[in-house]
Amino acid sequence: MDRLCCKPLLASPMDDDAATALAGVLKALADPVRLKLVSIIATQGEGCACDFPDLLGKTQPTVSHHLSQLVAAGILEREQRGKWAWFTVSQDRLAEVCAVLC
Amino acid sequence: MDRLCCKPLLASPMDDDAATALAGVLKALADPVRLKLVSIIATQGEGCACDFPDLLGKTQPTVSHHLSQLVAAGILEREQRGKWAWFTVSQDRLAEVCAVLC
DNA sequence: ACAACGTATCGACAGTTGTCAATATGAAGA
DNA sequence: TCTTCATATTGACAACTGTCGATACGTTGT
Repeated sequence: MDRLCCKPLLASPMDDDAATALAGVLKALADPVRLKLVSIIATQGEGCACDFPDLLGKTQPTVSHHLSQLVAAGILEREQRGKWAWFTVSQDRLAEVCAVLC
Repeated sequence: MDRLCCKPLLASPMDDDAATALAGVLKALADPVRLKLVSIIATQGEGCACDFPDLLGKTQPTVSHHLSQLVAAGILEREQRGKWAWFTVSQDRLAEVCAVLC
């Protein structure tokens, strides 16, 4: 997972690559279901995929799809424990986003 | 423009309304063209709509559409000066996003 | 009033996204 | 090995999005 460009938005015009990279991470965050996932996992410290369909009122495939997007964007990290998949939030990734935005 | 919920993502699970509101602002930011717009305007302190089509390589209607989305999300503020439209970045709005994310 | 010009809106279209039912994959236990 | 169960993938569909050409709106100056 590539690190985001570190120049703040407010300091210099972004080039295409930096803008596309940041937009990708923001797009992964820009969905209510995914934001709720991140906040649930962050609050608990970690979270099991098995709990999310009930917590979110979404089907298992839908939740799986959202989890994949968050992992691909570097916002969540996945760990397999037996048959269960557990997730943690990459606070570094969120901090990177904040560093660029502010 | 409503203020975003102030509870950090990482402290407690977001409810539907807070997640939808934050997702709306993030969606407005989650596009390379709009990120470039914000960074150009922020860097210069302000920006005239007349310059953006050339700077971005997009048509005037496309730029106008993106500017509207950013204004609707509270990220840009618009001021009419004669026939020209000038925009500034609401750093407060960006700070609100950071406050929720980190 | 009229012409010129910057900006917004409309209509259309291709591409993307969120969602689910159905099915496949993979890991643990009998 | 076979069964069970958690998760991922596939296929499909409606809704949304980014883009542009054409056109309408609004302001300035003649």
